[in-house]
Amino acid sequence: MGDTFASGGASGLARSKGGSPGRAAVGRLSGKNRYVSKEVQVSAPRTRNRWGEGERLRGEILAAASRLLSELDGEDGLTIRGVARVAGIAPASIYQHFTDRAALVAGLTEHEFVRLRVAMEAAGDRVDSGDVVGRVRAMLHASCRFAMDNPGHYRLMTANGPPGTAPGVRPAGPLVDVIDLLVAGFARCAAAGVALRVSPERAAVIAFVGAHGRVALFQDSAKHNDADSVMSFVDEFVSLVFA
Amino acid sequence: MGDTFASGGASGLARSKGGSPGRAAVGRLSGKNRYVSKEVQVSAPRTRNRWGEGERLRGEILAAASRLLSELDGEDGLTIRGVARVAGIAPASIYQHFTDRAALVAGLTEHEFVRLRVAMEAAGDRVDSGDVVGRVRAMLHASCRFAMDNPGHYRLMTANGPPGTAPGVRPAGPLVDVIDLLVAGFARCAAAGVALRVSPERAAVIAFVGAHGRVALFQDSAKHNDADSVMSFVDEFVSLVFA
DNA sequence: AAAGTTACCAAACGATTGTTCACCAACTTA
DNA sequence: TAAGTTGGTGAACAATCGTTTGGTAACTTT
Repeated sequence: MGDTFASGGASGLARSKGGSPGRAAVGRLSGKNRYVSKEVQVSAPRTRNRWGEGERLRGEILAAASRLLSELDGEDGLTIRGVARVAGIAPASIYQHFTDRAALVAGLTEHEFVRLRVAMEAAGDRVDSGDVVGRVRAMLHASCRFAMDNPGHYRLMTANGPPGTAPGVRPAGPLVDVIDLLVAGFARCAAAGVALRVSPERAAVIAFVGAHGRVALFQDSAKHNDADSVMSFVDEFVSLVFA
Repeated sequence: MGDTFASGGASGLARSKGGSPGRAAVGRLSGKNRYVSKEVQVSAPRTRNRWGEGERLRGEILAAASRLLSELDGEDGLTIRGVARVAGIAPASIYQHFTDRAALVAGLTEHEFVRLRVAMEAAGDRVDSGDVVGRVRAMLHASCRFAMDNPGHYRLMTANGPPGTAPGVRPAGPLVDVIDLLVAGFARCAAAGVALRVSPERAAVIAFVGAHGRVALFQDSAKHNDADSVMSFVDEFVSLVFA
């Protein structure tokens, strides 16, 4: 048999068409090459996208990759074949939308970065706009929550630093965009008369770097990593930058 | 031919015994499976260790693994076969000293953690013992330098958090040992009358987490990551915890 | 000199992976 | 109805990997 589980009936093969979603074993090489396999839910047997809607598969692939990254811990489990298995398509189909495995993870990374930004902005907006400190704290909390809820994604996003930033110019990239959110937040604090011990830019970097360090360093430490303790750590951190 | 390049003449194979160190291609799957191979210097054709000195190979294997981790960027390049190639031995020989690939990376991780601790302690001791703040700063700088000089090792050490710390008990593990070094340093500051805004324990965690975050987050960003800017960032960080 | 131990290796096994190429089915257009 | 385009497969290729098994050469003890 080939690589696909959900076929849809190519080349005259008799198949149990229709029926409930199946399960596919997604394996990870570990230990003595006896395969430790984790089962990952597979979408119901695919029905072809309609004419002109071929681009939808791109989204489905990204979603599948995202799920795979959630369910497996390491980003080395993020393989073309694994993604195809979860998406219920043939590995070859991925190449219509991503030239490479690298392109796939790049696409996924970008996708997740906008998720993070959106989450942070939304969290900030949920706070009364008069509470300038609360807003920046909420954004930081949101980023921590994102990291803790999606450790795999977060590792993928932060493991490979910003793409080769040029020598003298101001660095760009998704990470910087995220930090800029915080810079704006701290700037609002300063504008509102809240005294800072450092510039808003420094404060933003310090706060984000601290939050990242805390989350990344103790990521899979059982206790000592409950959400509350992380959040209060971050708050302590934030309080340090204020005079 | 098998897997080995430096043999030493088993099973009657005529081999150019002696001669200069060779090179082995260490490949990494990347892109379109056309193999991008990086050359890694290989130790000269091995001569068997003498009787009773079989344990020496363990050290050589760790050294080879360490070098491999330096030269390749990802820790997924740390394969049994790759290590064997660099060490100039047969892959099977590794199993005399490490039961598993997992055992290998565990051994390497531990090995590198003691290197880090030693480096931090040495850096601290190089500072006049009256300069309590300078000592803790020096230790932090040493840890940053270690991380920047050996990004691969550092990632390996920090990527997999401390081994499942029990629910209520004080967490242990190599990372905690490292932090304890800083706790002692900050405690000395407090004892010497330097005012802290937080407890020595908090200060240590804050400082280390901050340093880790800064280094890990911008690890391969070309500029903005020169040693000086990292060190001054860390100093700024440290100054925040002092009153 | 014979037996035993140590240090190490070659070759194979069974699994994985990324990627390509030829192909088919369904739908739309001419 | 015939041709063309889109959406997607299947099967293979070439490489990798971890691990096991059965050795063998060199050295040491008896």
